[in-house]
Amino acid sequence: MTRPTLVDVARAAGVSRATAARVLAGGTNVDVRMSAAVAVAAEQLGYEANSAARMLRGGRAGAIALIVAFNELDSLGGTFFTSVLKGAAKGLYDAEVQPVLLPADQDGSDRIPRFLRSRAVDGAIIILQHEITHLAQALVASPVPIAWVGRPRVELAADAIVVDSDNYGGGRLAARALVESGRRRLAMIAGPRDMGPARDRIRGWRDELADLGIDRGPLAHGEFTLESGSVAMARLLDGQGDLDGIFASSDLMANGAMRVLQSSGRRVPSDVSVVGFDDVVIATTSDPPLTTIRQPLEDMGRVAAETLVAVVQQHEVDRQPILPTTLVRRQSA
Amino acid sequence: MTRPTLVDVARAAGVSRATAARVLAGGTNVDVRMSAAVAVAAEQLGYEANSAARMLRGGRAGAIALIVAFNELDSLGGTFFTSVLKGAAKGLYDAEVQPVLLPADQDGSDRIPRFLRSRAVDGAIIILQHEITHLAQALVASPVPIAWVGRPRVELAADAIVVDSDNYGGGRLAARALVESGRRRLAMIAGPRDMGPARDRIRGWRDELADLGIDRGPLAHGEFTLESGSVAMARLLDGQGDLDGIFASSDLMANGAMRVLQSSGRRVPSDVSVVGFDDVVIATTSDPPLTTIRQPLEDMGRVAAETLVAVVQQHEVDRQPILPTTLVRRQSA
DNA sequence: TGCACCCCAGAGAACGATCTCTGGCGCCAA
DNA sequence: TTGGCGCCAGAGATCGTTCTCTGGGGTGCA
Repeated sequence: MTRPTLVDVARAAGVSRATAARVLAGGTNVDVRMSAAVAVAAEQLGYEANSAARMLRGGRAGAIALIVAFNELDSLGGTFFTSVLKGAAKGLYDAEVQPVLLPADQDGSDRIPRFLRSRAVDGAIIILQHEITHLAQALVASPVPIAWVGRPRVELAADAIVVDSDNYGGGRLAARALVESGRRRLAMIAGPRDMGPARDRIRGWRDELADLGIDRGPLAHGEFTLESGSVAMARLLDGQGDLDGIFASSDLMANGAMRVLQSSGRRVPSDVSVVGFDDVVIATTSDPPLTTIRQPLEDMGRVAAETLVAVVQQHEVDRQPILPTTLVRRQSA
Repeated sequence: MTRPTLVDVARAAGVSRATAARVLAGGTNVDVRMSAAVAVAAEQLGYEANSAARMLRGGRAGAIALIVAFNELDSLGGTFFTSVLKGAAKGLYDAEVQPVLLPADQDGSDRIPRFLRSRAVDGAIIILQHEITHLAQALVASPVPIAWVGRPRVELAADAIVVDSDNYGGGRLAARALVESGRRRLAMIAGPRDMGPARDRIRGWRDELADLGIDRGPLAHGEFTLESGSVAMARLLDGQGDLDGIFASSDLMANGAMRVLQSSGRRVPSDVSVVGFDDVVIATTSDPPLTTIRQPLEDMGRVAAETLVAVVQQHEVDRQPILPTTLVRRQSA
């Protein structure tokens, strides 16, 4: 009933603990006959090293925490997280590191910092859209390395690990796409004022329009959600009814905006073109399918995992990679 | 730099290791002064017990694996998994057990069985819609207890842990809902023939219609996906054009069916009523919003977690709970 | 043939928390 | 005052793996 240990394997193979360990570690410097005997014994007994003992002896935990907001997982915005989560999990899988899920939004307890102190994981990847302030503060002082997916609002150390996409370039791409399809009466639905990525998209949008000599038009802020996109669109239409090109800073907001445009009698894209941001599932299922700025979400998760693993293993690596955004043409623009 | 150990705490408090351990374990039988000194020392040093050492000494791992298909996480069907995942993760959180994500679909290696043998987790929860056959076989012989969410195709031991919803009752509810809204020319789009839950829904549907004395109409099979729902609907319309009530065995298939109905000129629900199954996000965002049979996905995840934790702790518990399904009325029927 | 060096196997220690066992001290009763 | 009992703190062992150190044997060269 009890699981076989290294001693059992060694005894079965007629060698000492140390020799068995050497063989199983990928044994150089071991007699072939002994090596074979150990391999056979391990196979027959179904031996697998006890991870706790290995970890205790001084190795790494071989696990990395994924800190996510559980409550958002199965909401409409969930595909944002799940894509990053999927990439991160795959990256960790390839590095033979186990992903441990930690909820960021359960309560105000200090369980996450305590868990990180218990050495059960070698590091953590933070995947949050709406940040949890008290948590971010605690994480800045983490005893293990932290990788952020998307730059947070809190101040980070210069050598912090941050994986982001080219939000500024994405803003430029959106502006160029609308202008190239002949739109001139433009408006933007941006994300929250105090989020770095949201601001970068605004800057890119404005710089590109300035370069092209086109009026930048009005700006409304939303919270990246579908509803906030609808509200912002309604506000824009109140101010200036003859818009013909909308750049929304998330696909969800773009969808909310399209619904308002359509129920006001405008057709997309013949009357108004709409460009979104993110390229999540809803961009393909909306009517019409959404032209959008693609963030490589899965790649961002994967790169975060790879970068963090490299740091844990003390390899040199770029700690703040920026992944390119691209224009995906569908039918809304 | 090195993290404080129990010895450091004991030294700072001027007591022995054993006394410090007793205090931190929730110490009865310890002098109040010593107890206070230990608590203060632990607080000041920021002590947190090394999980590997605790685990090695004979305790439980304090972690449970969540086996999911990564590739489906961010697809349209993803909300099914993520809802269960969310419930399971919350249930584990409440039990102070860590969820460790394992991918079921990365390759054909034996990493999952090996991981389960390494004692890094005390059990595993399997969340799969499309099963991975070779894996299911390996899991039946798992060294740690396994909880299945949804009954798998493989044969399980009589004391296996299986959390399911009342698929049979759900089929009955769907039939009654369509009949009560006056529909008589019915058809069903079912799931794969060889899946137990899919078959249970068919049985419920047929039994209820038999009880009501209504013709059960034709049946088409799909794969739970949106596209397969469209295909099945087209097939049904080919056979018998005057249908007025459709029960689809998943919300995705119901959506696919609605699209085909609408593009054939039929209106939902005035010409044809449609009832789905699952109640995932797409049921609320479709046009019209979908009347559906709700599976309590998050509860299923939570119950799976709670049941598995109880079994690991050797408590008596119902190992095969069935959670109720309910009718959620929206606009498609 | 003898000496020295190298290679490889085994014994021992260490990781850190927890449980058992022992011993000492204090209190109460005879 | 002494013996016995009970309570509580500390020393030691233990979990299973890995790393270091030591010793023995074999081989090669002089």
